[in-house]
Amino acid sequence: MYNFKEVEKKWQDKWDKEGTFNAKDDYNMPKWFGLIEFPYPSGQGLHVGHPRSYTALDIVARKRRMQGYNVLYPIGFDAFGLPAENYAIKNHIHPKITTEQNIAHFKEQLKSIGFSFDWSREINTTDPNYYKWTQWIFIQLFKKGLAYKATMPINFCTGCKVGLANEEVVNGVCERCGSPVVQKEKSEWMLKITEYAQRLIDDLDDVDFLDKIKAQQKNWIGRSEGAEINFKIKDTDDALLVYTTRPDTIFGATYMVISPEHKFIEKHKDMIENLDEVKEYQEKAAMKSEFERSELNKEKTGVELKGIKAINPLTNEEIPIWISDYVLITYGTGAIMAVPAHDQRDYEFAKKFNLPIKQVIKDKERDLKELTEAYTDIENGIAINSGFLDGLGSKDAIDKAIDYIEENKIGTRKVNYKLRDWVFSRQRYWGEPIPMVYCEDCGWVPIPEEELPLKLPEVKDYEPGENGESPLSKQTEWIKTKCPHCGKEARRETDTMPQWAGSSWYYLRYMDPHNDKALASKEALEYWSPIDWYNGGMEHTTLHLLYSRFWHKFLYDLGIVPTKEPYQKRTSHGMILGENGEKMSKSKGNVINPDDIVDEFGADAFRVYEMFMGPFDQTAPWSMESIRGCSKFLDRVWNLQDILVDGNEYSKEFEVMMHKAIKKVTKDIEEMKFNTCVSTFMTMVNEFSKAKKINKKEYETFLQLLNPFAPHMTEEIWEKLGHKEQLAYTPWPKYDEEKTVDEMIDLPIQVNGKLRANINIKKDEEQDIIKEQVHNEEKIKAYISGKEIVKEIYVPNKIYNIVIK
RNA sequence: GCAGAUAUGGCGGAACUGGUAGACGCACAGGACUUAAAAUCCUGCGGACUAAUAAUCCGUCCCGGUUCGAUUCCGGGUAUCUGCACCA
Repeated sequence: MYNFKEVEKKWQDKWDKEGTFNAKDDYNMPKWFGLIEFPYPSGQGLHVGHPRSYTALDIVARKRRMQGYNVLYPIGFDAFGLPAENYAIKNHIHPKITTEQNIAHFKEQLKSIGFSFDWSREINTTDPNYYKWTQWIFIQLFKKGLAYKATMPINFCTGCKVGLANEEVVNGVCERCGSPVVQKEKSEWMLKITEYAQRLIDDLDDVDFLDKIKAQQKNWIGRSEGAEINFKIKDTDDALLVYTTRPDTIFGATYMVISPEHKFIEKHKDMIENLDEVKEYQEKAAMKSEFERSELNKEKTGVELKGIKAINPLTNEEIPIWISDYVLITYGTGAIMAVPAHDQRDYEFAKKFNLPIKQVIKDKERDLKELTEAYTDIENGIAINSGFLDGLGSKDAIDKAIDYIEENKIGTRKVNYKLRDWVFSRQRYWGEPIPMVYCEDCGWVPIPEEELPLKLPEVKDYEPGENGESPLSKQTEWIKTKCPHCGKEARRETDTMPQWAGSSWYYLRYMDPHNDKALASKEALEYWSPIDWYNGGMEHTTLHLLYSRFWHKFLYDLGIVPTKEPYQKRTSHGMILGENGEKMSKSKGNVINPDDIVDEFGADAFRVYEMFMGPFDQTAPWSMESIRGCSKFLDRVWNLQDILVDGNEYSKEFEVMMHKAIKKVTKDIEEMKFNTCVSTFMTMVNEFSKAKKINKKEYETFLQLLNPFAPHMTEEIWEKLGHKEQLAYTPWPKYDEEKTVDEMIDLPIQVNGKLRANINIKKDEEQDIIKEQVHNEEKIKAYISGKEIVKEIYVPNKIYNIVIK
């Protein structure tokens, strides 16, 4: 009987003691760097979702070692973050302590599953020796003008009086207290990711990411092409600048709309006749909670700025200006020219406020008659009522309109992105201190690099201030410092970095984790870059993945890293749902604890099941019944020892099966089709059991193939077979293409495309001989006798089809 | 609304570039072993129709098309999931 508890412990201890899976410092070997997203060590411990991703790349890593690569498969902890801080506020335990405890627990759990991580390179983002370099990168960003202070609206909880991260706003209310969340202006550190927007799109062409990941990133960056156009304001020298992707519709612009936050209002308040009404609308918009905003979709609201008119530069008509919150201050110029006939939002607004709707595009074929909604078809549209644009298709009209606008100095061609700069400040304790000092005379000055790391001070009180200031703002002693530039009294920044900071470059640190001179040595960076394969969750596609690509590109520009992109290949895993098919959550009571599984079935069964449960990239519900099947399978693998016979070559009987299996497993692992690998293993075991024999060579090859999936049991059997060296570094089995095909084949025969019989033929048999055999087949005779044969189709070794009338 | 994905037995799923649909596993049923249970082993298992067989028909979300042949390709729809969402 197989005792998984004993065996698994034995090998885990051995691996730990001997550092079996540590990467080698031999830079002449071919390398392979596999990466999984390092976990946040939460108090709940490991989730069954973590091992899905970790096992998958563990399998690839183990296979690569057997294929002779110097493998780096590292692990660490992304340990700054809110839960630890919230826990500290409630229980007055320093986040450092809970973090340490949680990490200890995670390590124990991870080791119990037998991942082949290189534990000698473990990192932790809260370690000052680590965040020293996070701070250092920030300073470089500042020096290049990519980090700047700006006043930004943030989420502010009206109950807790605290600034919240987006993740803490759930349905427009505070996650903790349920109070409404409003926008509040705050001075924040920003990172200019927008500067890299185009490169973040373009360089996706050079990497091997799943298409859906590329699509989602492009979508998020949201490039659009159009023009910025100035609309003169009547009786002033001023103009209102708008952004549009449809300059061809400008003849149909019958009014303008600016966002409630637009500076235009303050500037021209003397001209506005209904200023009180306008102010009231502005205030309402500011007070509107996130919840109301997401609710509001339906009805448009707005107020006209009375007493002011703009002039459509193409029609020279006077048009009114409105304010409305359907125009966003954060996109384009915060102002639009409204073309109600050809933009659905403008159409709805115009209908509600009885503004003129002027059609300037017709359809190539259809008669649009009275518009009941905006006509926006760019493919079939043709300009009308548009002067010099008349008769042009929309695409040509756009180009011609922009040319005209540029020639007449009314505006310019312009590319816009939805991507916004990255709000980098958090009014929080448990994060990397931002290494900046404010001096009355010199402004913001970075602390000297030799003073890094700027350590997080010890505090007793983790509560934020009355107005949402960082807890660090109460550390008056710590704040007080000298300006590194002029030496005058100055104060430190009290905001900290977001959790995304430490994870934006962690993969680089793995290459050379103990270096105290640089974030990693030049040699290590040259050798290990780029990451060959990075697997992680889809939920990080537009956050972590994009942020780290941005930082990497910045470091590339500084000449620090050798590649434009950090990750050569990116894949993602599907989520594991609870047994009821719903997302696992404590409140639903459907959480599966990995410890329980390992305890009951063992790590190998756990690993095999996670790979067998379904296609790797798709969500799959957990099943306690199915895992038992995997556990049973492993027992049968163990029991094959009872029917072991001698044999240093594959037996005739199993030769083809062995070569086929090696081929399939070798290929399927690369394609992440782990589920079919496991079913291949199961089929093999069935065959050996049926034959009541397996020879040594067959067993050994089988164990080598299975080893990445079930490393403990396979090592144990390997040792029992008399091997002194570990299986983990034996060469990966090879197959012979010619031997992957059976000599005799069952050839299906169809009549009119329906299967009617099977005949047994020799592989690559002459067609004439097969034809004769087919026509002699009794079943087939019955179908074709007396019928006219129209056609006979033979696909060699695949199928034979007879078409009759 | 935009983007992406998915749809196959009671369940999870398999099927290479268009070539035997349902591999493998779970559940279920029957049998062997056992005083008994568990474990293990063997057999069956998409549906309809016959007596259980042979034969036949239907069957991969729906409708249509291409083809000797379609889960796979094309056109049109439906449903579910994920992300983003008044982005001008």
